[in-house]
Amino acid sequence: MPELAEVEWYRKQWNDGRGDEIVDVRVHTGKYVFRGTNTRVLQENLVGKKLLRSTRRGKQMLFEFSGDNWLGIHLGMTGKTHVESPDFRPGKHDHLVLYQQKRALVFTDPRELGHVLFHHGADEPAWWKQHAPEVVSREFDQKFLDQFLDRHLKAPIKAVLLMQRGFPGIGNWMADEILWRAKVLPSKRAGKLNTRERVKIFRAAKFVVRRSLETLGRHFSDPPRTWLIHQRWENSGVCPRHRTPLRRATIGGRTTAWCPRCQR
DNA sequence: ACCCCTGTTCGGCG
DNA sequence: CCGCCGAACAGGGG
Repeated sequence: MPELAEVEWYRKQWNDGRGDEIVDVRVHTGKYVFRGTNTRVLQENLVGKKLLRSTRRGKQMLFEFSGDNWLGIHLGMTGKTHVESPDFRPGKHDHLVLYQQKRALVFTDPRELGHVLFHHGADEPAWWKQHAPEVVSREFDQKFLDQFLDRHLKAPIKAVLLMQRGFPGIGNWMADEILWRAKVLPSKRAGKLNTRERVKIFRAAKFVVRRSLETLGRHFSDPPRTWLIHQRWENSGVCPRHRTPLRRATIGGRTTAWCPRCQR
């Protein structure tokens, strides 16, 4: 389900619990979401600690606890974080529950494509350090984008936009939105893009991410009505600019929608 | 019943 | 090395 902006919204769902102690931890040990993570260590370390703060990079969330404890959550396709009452009883898909005196912080994921990571230590976890600059940051500039595209000249631009090491947090619908705004055909190879097209992709990426954070990221409210996202899942989806029927195909392994008139 | 899915990783192939 | 493909994870929704 979630891309960058939705992840940002889910990250904040646990904000009420900041400053409060974890009094109990419930874990569905052995589930796929805990692959590579020792759930017993997670449990033993988090009980008695306080949730301090959280941050997000791309689609990855990091929750920091007192005593040098770090919890990483990736929502995958169907994961979500939410808050429940302190007497919450975890259901089949509620794989991690952090109980506080006044609430329960819950991670739920029916399909289990998400990922829960844990690290104890003074230093930031290794899986957190290596990350590309956020699209909204100043470090994400035209030069960074150009250099990344230059490393994937033969790949369709749609596939390149989905690569998290170049465009952290961009997922399927945001990639389509960016290319529609930039008026670039998703199947076009990165190496075939001229300077003007690269600049338009850069600007569209900044715009789409910023506006998504202001709507979905802040209130989970809809992006502007004029965006492609409202059309791309419709069977009879049309271009918001002039109502030309959208086309669909699999590009970069993912369903892709575009306007054959705007995007060349 | 059938088909599709806002994610990521991995092995195999060309 | 590059990039693509299918599989894997295990359901849920239309």
